[in-house]
Amino acid sequence: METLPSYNCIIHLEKFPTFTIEKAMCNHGFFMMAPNCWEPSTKSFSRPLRLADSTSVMTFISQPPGKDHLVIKVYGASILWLKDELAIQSQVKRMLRLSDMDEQDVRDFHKLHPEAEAKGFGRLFRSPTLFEDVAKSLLLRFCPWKTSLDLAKALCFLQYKKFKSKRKRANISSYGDFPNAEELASFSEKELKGKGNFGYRARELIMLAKQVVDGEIYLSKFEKDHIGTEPNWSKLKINGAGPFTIKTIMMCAGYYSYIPIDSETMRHMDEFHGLKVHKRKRGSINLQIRDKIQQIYKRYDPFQSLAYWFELVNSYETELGKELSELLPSEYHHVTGNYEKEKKKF
DNA sequence: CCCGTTGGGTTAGGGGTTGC
DNA sequence: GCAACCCCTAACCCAACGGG
Repeated sequence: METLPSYNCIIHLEKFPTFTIEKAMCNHGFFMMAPNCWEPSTKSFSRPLRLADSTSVMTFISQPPGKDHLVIKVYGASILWLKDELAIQSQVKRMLRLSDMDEQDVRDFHKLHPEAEAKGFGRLFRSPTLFEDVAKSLLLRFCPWKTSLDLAKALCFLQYKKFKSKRKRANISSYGDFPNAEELASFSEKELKGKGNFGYRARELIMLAKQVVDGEIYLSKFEKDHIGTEPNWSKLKINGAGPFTIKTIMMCAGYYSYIPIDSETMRHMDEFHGLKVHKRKRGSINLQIRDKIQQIYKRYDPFQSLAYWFELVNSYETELGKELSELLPSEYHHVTGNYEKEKKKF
């Protein structure tokens, strides 16, 4: 890869004094999911990103020590059109929440949560597009964490096999980019199931992609913007996305008021807040429990889920005995609340 | 021949959403 | 309120095997 021509995009960070690359990258499960690739020893990140015409190109992102800018090395071209440079920059800014609005949110959150400020926590990592966030949120449900990781890999592999461009500067990673809506919509259930064990998720993912392509689901309506008018979340109807998934998507979009409640949440509430819940039956979470959990984080309003996520990350790091940014990819599947129990077997 | 280890096969349980 | 959706893995059981 080093022998390929490359072009450096710069993102200036003067306006974001709270930013450090490892804290902005390594705080959410999504940073471990393909095609994202974090290298702990060099504190750098690589993955394919899209040029203005949707071509995938490999990029390498790092923060030179002591400098207040990010360098994005774009492989396969020695010069980029302005529109391509802007496209790359905007994807990186979305992943790392580098906007004036995000900076304001981080500051407001830190006023309510000095402990999070001290630990540099506040920018929740997300994908270059909301579509990828939504698709990955669907991969989180009803399966072990390792399966979610494997399915994301499978999608990238399928994208590579089907869409590797003939152009020389195209994708050069060992697996491909995360499929965009058009690409995912072009797959059949059979194609997906041929590579990974998607089960009923195959239909849901393809349906989502098709609805996005034909405009039935208009995702950018749900991105938080500078105007700040809250979207009507009840209008976001995605097959397979129930309360947990919608709240995960809300966090990604920049709305932090509601906790995405899953079995991990229940474990955490028990261990961290002494909220005993008799083992939940399959299916829906009772409304009283939901209220109790929301109450616990009321004082962080409107950043409840950030406060919750901060606790989760802390508990993982305590259990693992290191920061998430120090994890090797081979250790990712261990990151679950049951790590202690797992570890004893070794 | 007996006992402990290994392996393969089976079973149970875990996980969020949907639709009845 | 509950079963079905689909897959993974841990736990268990039992048979075959090897060493004493």
